[in-house]
Amino acid sequence: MEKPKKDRLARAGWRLGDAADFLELSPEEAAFIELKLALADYLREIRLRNEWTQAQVARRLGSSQSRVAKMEAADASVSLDLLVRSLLMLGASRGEVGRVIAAAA
Amino acid sequence: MEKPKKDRLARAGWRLGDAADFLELSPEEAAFIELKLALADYLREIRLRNEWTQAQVARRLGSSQSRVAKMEAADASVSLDLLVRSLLMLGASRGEVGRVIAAAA
DNA sequence: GGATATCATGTCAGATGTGGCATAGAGTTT
DNA sequence: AAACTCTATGCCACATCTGACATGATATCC
Repeated sequence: MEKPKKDRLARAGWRLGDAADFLELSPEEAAFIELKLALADYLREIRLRNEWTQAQVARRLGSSQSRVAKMEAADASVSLDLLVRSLLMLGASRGEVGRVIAAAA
Repeated sequence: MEKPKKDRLARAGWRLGDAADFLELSPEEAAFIELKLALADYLREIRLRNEWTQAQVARRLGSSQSRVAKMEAADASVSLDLLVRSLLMLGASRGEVGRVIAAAA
């Protein structure tokens, strides 16, 4: 895994496996996390495209600004459920979500 | 929503919203649940294709037979996280998962 | 029709996720 | 440089998820 992505994950609170060494990630764990990163990026993209603040998005989702920040950061405390439900609530289609997930890294 | 799908959801423990009337599902909620149903079906498909029992799959995933059954039934107690992680662990690629999610209902 | 194998469903203690609050950082405006 | 706006991070009470166990349901074989 490249350095910038590693740093981003470390910042987001991922202490993978628990060996704390990203290189020991199984391919499945890596794919899962990258998939979440892609969705997090897409969430931010939608927000910026619509010129919304995190607080505005939070109100739409019935959540808080801090959680939206964590979603965009792909924080370890954010589930795939929350990410996907949020994207759908912000207007993304099921097809769009699928394509983001399928997209090659 | 068609009757058979309704029944399947009712069986799986979904008491949507809480009005207990599926017709009151928001489009986003509906899309989210159908997305989970599609992944659940795909999980079963992979299992049968490989001629595995639920118990064997459970061992591969480090889980239990009952949870695998609930996954395939898209039980309300099963998260999207668990479904996607399980699919990846059973050999599905990120692209495959994305395509299943994107697939039209 | 008992034994065996597989899948389904209920329950629950412990693990993980969530909204919300407080506050810090970073950029703008006046 | 104070006030303001937006985003990031730490924390926690409460909610939801999860593996495991027990048991029920159904099918097949002998």
